[in-house]
Amino acid sequence: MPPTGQVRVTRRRAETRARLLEAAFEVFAAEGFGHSTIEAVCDRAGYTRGAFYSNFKDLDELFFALYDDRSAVIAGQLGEALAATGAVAEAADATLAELTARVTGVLLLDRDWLLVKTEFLLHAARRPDVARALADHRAVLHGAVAQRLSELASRNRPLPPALADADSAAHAVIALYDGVTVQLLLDGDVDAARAWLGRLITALLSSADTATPTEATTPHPEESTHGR
Amino acid sequence: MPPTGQVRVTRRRAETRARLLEAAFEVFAAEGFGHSTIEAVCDRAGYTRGAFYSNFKDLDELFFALYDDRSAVIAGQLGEALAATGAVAEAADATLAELTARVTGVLLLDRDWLLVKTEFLLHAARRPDVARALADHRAVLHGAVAQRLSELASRNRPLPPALADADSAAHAVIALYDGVTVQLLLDGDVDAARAWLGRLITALLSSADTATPTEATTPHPEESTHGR
DNA sequence: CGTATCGGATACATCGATGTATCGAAACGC
DNA sequence: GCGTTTCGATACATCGATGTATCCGATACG
Repeated sequence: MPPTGQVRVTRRRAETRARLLEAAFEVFAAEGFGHSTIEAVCDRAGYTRGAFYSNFKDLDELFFALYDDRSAVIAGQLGEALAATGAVAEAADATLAELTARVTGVLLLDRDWLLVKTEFLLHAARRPDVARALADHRAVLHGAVAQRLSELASRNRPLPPALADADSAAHAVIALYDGVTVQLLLDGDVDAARAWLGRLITALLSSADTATPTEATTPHPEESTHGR
Repeated sequence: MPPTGQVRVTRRRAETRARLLEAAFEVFAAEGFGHSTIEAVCDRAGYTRGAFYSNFKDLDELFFALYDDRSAVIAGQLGEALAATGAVAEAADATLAELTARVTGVLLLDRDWLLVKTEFLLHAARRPDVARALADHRAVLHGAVAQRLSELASRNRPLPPALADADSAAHAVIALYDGVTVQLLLDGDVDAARAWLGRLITALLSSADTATPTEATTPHPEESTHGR
């Protein structure tokens, strides 16, 4: 590791760094970060450990760099997907379905990424500074989703009373996503996860809106002994 | 490790095994399984590695035993909590709120357990046989929740049309729980997690009774214990 | 009580991973 | 092209963790 002054980042260096990151992703996904070794990463990338130490301080640093890298890509894709959804102006349900389809298409594509991401979550759970960084990243996604939901709501599909503000709704959607992720990690069935997530989001966001005009504004639902 | 014939399990042996499990829990929670060593566990338990190898083959075996042990305890507590909920016969909403309160009270108590459990999930995600074992365990919890929900539904609070059957509803509740867990791991705010989970469950289960006509029924996401 | 068995401690051999220091070669500036 | 800088390979020293073999004290049982 050269003293981190301004290093002229040569083409070659960038290339090996990228290949190391890619290799690390594969190794971490396969073995788990905890059981991965520097040498395994280098082997897979086709380098020796010399290349590694020239680019990173230790495995932790590489892990963080990897997460940073990939999550930025994912966030970008998600942003695109959401933007594309906005272009489609249709009926309310179609838009919502389209939204979830886009989101799940981007976010549930890669089980390996889920593995790495979850391990990074655990990593963050034990280090407050990393946790903050991760929370910040999630806040960006949250913001994107919230904005899209708020647009949807103001246009044609009001949010359910229990999740009236876009922030809560976005938070809920993210929770659902995280929850479905867990099941996906267990059974590996990506298609089922997508379908299930879509169903859950639809169910949650199409909660009682039209009916119950009078007491629909009460924050906690203490009505409807008559509902059915 | 003595050849696993029928070993007379003496009092002493059971004691050290228990203390090793307890120590392992603490170490795994603090350091993460991947970065834990046999010696660290033994140190914390007040033994040397000799005691360890007399009781377990390797760290993996201890990890599994630990999960088995603790998850059985949790499952028992959850069962009790659910049963206790059943005893309370009140208004529909009160019951639902009570239900979620009980569940969150049991399941969200211990952040350390969440850390270990999540790491075990990752462990399982990479080994099909462990994944099946974990899925089976989850199926038990699922069943308990589903039964309770079905009782609630038939008594006074119908399930929303999008999650009409108790299995789907239970599945959804579990997904919500898992999702909230992720956030809890990040921010460590147990109280907020409890409140948020309660709000989400309420929102989801008190969804529109007035049927949204179009595509309310979507294909089933392969109910629990889907193998692979 | 005495004895045989069991459980955990101790000591040792080994292995794998890490980090550093050094060297040759490729890439860059001119 | 040519010297200079930079990058990655090689070799080495070290450390920590593992697993096993052995031994001693404790515990159960007659």
